[in-house]
Amino acid sequence: MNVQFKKGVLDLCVLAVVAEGDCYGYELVKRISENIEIAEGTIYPLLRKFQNEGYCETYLTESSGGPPRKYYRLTVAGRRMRDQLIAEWTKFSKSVDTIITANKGGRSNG
Amino acid sequence: MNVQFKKGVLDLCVLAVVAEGDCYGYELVKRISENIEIAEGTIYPLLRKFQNEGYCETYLTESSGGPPRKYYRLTVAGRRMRDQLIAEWTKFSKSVDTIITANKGGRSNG
DNA sequence: GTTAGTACCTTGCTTTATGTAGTAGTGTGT
DNA sequence: ACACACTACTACATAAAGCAAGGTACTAAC
Repeated sequence: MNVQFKKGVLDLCVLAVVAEGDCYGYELVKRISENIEIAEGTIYPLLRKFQNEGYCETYLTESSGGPPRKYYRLTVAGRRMRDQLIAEWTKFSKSVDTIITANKGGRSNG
Repeated sequence: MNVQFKKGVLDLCVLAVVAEGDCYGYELVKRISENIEIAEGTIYPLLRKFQNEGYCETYLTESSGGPPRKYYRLTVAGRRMRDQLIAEWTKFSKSVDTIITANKGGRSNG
């Protein structure tokens, strides 16, 4: 899969998933990778960034069969950012679709 | 507009536009920029790359009011690459849409 | 005690695309 | 002569994102 496509998109994927239910990093890797491959080395720095920017808060819970999980919960600012990124993405992907389809059927070729 | 989103996408935009009718560089900048901002410094190296990789050929035509235009025409390989990139893009953007919508409605949160 | 799965984290590499700014030349209009 | 729109091109700087690889640590299974 084209790595370039992912640039900037994983941010909004993470925010979108966490927005619908608190998640821990390891879980996010598994869940998102079902659709778009993502590595731990990508997720953890991202989550730290989000936390530094005030988009999410964390809390720990015990895990049966492993070290404690660090759950991430979106803040209000995080939700706002998620909405904004999704809007940008939607606009962008529509623009691309316009370009790759709107040229069908010929043009005056001035 | 999120610069990161563009990564890797402009390739397929250029190929898609040229596929539907021969274009020259300056024209591509104008046309694509109607939807997604793109600079000359991005287009020309891209076109050169495509030519080097055998995805397009060029021919010159005179212009009314300016230097001659260098038109780009896709080769068969170029068309194949365009089809492939569009398929990849379509798959990718669908995956993103799945992620940002499929998490609505809650989950067991195990 | 060794392997494997869960879970967290960091460093540094690679990529590689995109944009800025500048060069150069043509034709039109004033 | 000068400015401006059209057209092509390039060198360098910017940007930052994502990944590979390595490290720590707990639990369970053999």
